[in-house]
This record gives sequence, structure tokens and C-alpha cells, in this order.
Amino acid sequence: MGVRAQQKEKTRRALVDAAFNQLSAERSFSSLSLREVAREAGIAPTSFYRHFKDMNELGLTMVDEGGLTLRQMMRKGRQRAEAGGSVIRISVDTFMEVLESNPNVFRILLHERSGTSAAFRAAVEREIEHFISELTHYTEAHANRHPTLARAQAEALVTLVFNAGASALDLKRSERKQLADQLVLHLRIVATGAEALQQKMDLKAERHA
Amino acid sequence: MGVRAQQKEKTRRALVDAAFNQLSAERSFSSLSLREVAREAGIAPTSFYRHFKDMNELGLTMVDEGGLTLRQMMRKGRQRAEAGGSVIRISVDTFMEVLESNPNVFRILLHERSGTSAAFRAAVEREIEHFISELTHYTEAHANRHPTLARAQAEALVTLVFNAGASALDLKRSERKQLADQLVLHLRIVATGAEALQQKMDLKAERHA
DNA sequence: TCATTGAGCGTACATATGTAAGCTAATTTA
DNA sequence: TAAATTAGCTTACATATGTACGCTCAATGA
Repeated sequence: MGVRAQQKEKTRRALVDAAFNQLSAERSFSSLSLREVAREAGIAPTSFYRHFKDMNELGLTMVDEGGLTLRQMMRKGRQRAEAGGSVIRISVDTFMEVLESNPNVFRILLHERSGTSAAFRAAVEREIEHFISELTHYTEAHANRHPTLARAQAEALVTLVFNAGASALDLKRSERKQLADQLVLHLRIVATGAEALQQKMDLKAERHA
Repeated sequence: MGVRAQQKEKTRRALVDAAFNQLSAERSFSSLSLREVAREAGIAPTSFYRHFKDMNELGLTMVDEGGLTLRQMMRKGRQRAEAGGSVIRISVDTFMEVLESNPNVFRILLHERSGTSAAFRAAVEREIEHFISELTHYTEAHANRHPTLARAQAEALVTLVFNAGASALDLKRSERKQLADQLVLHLRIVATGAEALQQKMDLKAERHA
């Protein structure tokens, strides 16, 4: 890569990073202005356009990066889970760790999920769908769950996890720990419920056989 | 009430209504400007201050009104449920009906729940807490559930319902119907899971007795 | 009846925003 | 090496915003 392209990439990163850094509990992406981001990145406002068509395009880039982080998290969690132990506990702990080290990545995902841009909402939903379908397959295979039930279970689990994530963002360590415990209980309820419904279904099928 | 106070109240309502009317899938409360709201309400921008200190105060008023709507909904649901039938199905249907006839009330609640103003988040959380504790008591009483478990079950249920509500806002009738069915299944999983865990607890207690 | 109150208005200002136009200077390419 | 490209800059403008200030005039109350 030429010197020129390298420098351009560097500035682009500076823009993305600047935007991520400006996010906080008090500041959502949609409240950032182009000029602010440019200022923080150390370039002139008008130079912004050399990299993105507008703020929207920047935002979608950020959501995509967030998705990447999420998928890396999944991989990490799966690896740890394969080593044995409670899958739920391990997953929750992994999730909370990743959340803690990338708060702003989650901020944009969790906030724009219910945001005002259809493109954003769709992008976030796409990332969450990854999560759900991964989990569905996992459950179908490992717990021998009926497809419909596996899907429903996965949806419920992911909903609960992401919701807890949104709350966790603004909490202190200790409170976060407590929230994680609550979440684990919620997830156990769901897992137990799905298991029980599956058994009911199996029994019914047996009687018909 | 004097003529004067009456007129003032009328204008205040016009402001609140104007703000609610400007909400949509593409427009969040935080993106509304004081001038815009005043314009829509048919008053001069500076007259706004005769009614609210700033936009924040208007927003909190709207959240409070939303809470009221929510509680009316609960009452309605409880009445219907007492007439018999599946509590879950009835509750979901009631929820969806209320959602459909007050979309913007829910918009502000669901959006500001993950919004950037701590005051807003707290206000919304307060309303949701009403929901949870009502449901907790209900479950404790009717299903003879252990307090901790009842609470966890209620939290999970409410989380799932509100999350589905957020998605439902942007859907067409038919898709909404489908989402309602999904939600019912999620809720059944949770209810079944809580029931199963409760039985496990009871058994253990029995053995120790 | 007459002084007081206050809702709503018009004007005005400082500030921030997005972005158009055109320049500069360094890199790239032929 | 000479020409072309382009990232980033400066200047500039039209537009929107929040809100201070002071006026009007109808309702209120003594």
C-alpha cells in the first residue's frame, strides 16, 4: 500500500475512533455532528467528505465494526464453553467481559437498535440475527431440540442477554456482577422451560407412535 | 377553573400533543427542537417557556403520561384475564392493541429507555418497575411461587414483552400478528421454566423435611 | 372600576451546523 | 521528469437553534 493510501486509512481510522470516543451514556451517535467528529479527529470539517459521504455512512461503518466484535465474542465464548462448565454461566461472563472492554461498540448497537434510522436498525438486526441463528443451531444439535422450539429459545435468550447488556453499560462493577447473576437466572428459566416443553412434545409423539 | 387557566391548559396540551405527533419511526424525541414543537402547536417559540422550563421538562411530562397509559393497560388486561382464558394470550393481545392505538406513547418509552438522558431513563425504568412488581405479586399469589423466582420470572416476561413491543412498532398488522405469536411462545417457555424450577425447589425442601 | 398579572408575541443576537468552491502541496503515474 | 491526482485546508454562506428582552392586551381580583 502506497504512502498516500496509508495516510488516508489512518485518517479514516481517526474519524471512526473519534466518533466512538465521543459516545457515552450521555451522548448518542445521532447527537454527534460532523464538525465535532472532524474536530476530534484533527481534520478540517470539509475533509470529512474525503472519507464518508455523510455521518450516516460513518455510523453504518461503526455498526459493522460492532458486528465484528460481536462475532469475535461468540467465538471466544464457544471456545471457553467447549472446555466444560456451565454454558450459560460462561456465556454470560464472556459477554460481560466483552461489554466492559468495548462499551461504546455496544452503545451504538444497543442504542441504534431502537433508533430512528431504518438502515441502522436493519444493520443492527442483522448482527443480532447472526447471534440467534448460531445459538439455534447449537441448541438443535446439542439438546436435540425441535427446530421451532430451538429458534424460540434462542430468540428469548438473545433478547434477555442484549437487554441486560443495555442496562449493564451504565453500571458499576459490583452492580454489574449482580445483574449478571440475575441474567443467569433468567436464562436458566428459559433453558429449563424449553427443555420441559421439548419433553412434553416427545411424549406426545411417542403416544402417537 | 377560570377562563385564563383553561386557555393555558389548552395550550399546554397543544404542546404535548404537538410533540407526540412529531414522533415517528424516523423521529425521536431528542431530535425535536423547541421551535419545531412550538410551531406545530401554533405558538411563538418564546411562549414555550410559559409552560415548560425546557424540552427536557416536556419530555418527562410525556414519559409520565406514557406511564399512565401503561397502567391503564394493565388494569384492562387484568380485567380481561379474570374473565378466564389463557393469561398469556390475553395479556399479549391487550398489549398489542394498546400499542397499536398509542404508538407514539410507546415510542418515547421504548426509545428513551436506552436514551441519553439519565432522568429519562430513570423515569422509564420506574414505569417498567411498576409492571414488574405487579406481575411478581400476581405470580407469587396465583402460582404460589418463591419470591425470588417470581421476581425473576416477572423480569424475564416484562423484558420479552417490551422488546417485542419495540419491534412491533414498525410492523404491519399481519407481521405484528406473527410477532405476537412468537412472543406468546417465548412467554410460555418462561412460564414453563419457572414452574419446573419451582417444583424442583419444592421437592428438595420436602426431602429435607 | 382600576391596578395587577401573565400568556403570547415580535425582534434580536450569538452560536452551531452542513456543505459548496477553490487552493496547495505532496504523492502517484506515465 | 513532467503531468495528473487527491487529501486536506481556508474561506464563505445559508440556515436553524435556544433564549433574552420588552411589549400588548385580556382576564383577574381588590
